[in-house]
Amino acid sequence: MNRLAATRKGVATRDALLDHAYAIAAAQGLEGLSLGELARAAGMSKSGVFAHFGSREDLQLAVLDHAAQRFTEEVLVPALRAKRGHARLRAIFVGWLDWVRDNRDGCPILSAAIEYDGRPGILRERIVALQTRWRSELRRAVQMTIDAGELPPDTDAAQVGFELFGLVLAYHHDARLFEIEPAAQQSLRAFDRLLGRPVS
Amino acid sequence: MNRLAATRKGVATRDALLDHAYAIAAAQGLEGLSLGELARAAGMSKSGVFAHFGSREDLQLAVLDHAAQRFTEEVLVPALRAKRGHARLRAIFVGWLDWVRDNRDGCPILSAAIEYDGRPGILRERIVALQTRWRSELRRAVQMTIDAGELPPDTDAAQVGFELFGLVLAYHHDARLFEIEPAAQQSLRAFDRLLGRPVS
DNA sequence: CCAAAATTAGCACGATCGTTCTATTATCAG
DNA sequence: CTGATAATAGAACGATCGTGCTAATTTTGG
Repeated sequence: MNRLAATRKGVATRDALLDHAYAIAAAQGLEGLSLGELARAAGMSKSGVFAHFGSREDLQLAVLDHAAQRFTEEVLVPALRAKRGHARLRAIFVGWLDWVRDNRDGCPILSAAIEYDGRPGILRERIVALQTRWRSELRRAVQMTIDAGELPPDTDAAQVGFELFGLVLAYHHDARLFEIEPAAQQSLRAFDRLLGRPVS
Repeated sequence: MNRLAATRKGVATRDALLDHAYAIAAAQGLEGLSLGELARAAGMSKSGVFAHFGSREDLQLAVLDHAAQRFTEEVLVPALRAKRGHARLRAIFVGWLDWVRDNRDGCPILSAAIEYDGRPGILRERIVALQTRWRSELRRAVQMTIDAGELPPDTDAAQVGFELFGLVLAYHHDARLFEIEPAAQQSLRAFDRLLGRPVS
């Protein structure tokens, strides 16, 4: 059972497979990701692909982790360069919107959350863990804004995190079903109304 | 091509099939709804089920319409008994939350919106139509609240509709992945902060 | 360069998919 | 009650699914 790639080429192939798998899962969901289609996309045999992950479920888990890592690198890390408080919180929010926009075929994490929220299993547990971590990150950023005196001291950080999450979900929904521009403006407007405009 | 049920028993069977299909689609999404599983659930043959709808896609469309009708009857219609303005808007919102809560295995409409937002076709078009209609209904209710003097006259009804939608999406997400009670309280709190408490 | 190990392909399996065709049975209008 | 029609079953189709097994090929450390 060689789950882990052990050779140079093995690692490279696995990475390439994950990229293809990410694209498929973005468009069709983790449930719509099949070994056959992935093999076709990567130009190799089904069993060759299979050997890299050990099972379909392990492939789905790998894609989920891959997506989470991308998200962290593309949204959270860049925002950490902004000053703690309102500036950073807004950078996180805007980066998050950009993430949704740039993943034109869909966001595998959001799709997975809907697909597995009612199906017990390892995948659901992983998703819950990811979302818990992210919400906690969000709360931290809000709390820093409170501590910086840029939000009233009695602000409920979890409540703000909940509402911010809702704004991004609505943005995702409207941008993909209706038009992206109005959705972006409504999201930002709601953010500014909720958090107050930056103190410049 | 007998798409329409023409006999008494035909209609009854079709209705029963739709109920089963609704339950399956709620749990697994429209994409996870197969003729085989539906036939098994209904206790009849696959071809017998097939004959009732003509194709899988037509079955999915029928389930979608079925869900939309249920939603209208269970959320919108009851709320129309409340007085125009803030009372009705809040009735809509609370009824909507209850809809999410009561559909314990999931909401087929929300799942479908995520599943098909990036896949062109009749299903996507139908979903866009449904969501457009519902958002318009929402805007109407907000506008009535403005007209009743229970919201500032310069309120942007579409903006409020967008944010309300986001609150329900966040509620759906958290209630199904985390715990339902905090999610319900956060939703209601956000509603009251956004719309103001009822005037009496 | 060699041998050990990792990678990949090929093939087969049982299962399920949506769909078509042909019977058979149930329902209904007259 | 009867003849027409609708409803349903049954079997078969080609495809695709995830997974196992075996064999060939590549890569790698020594």
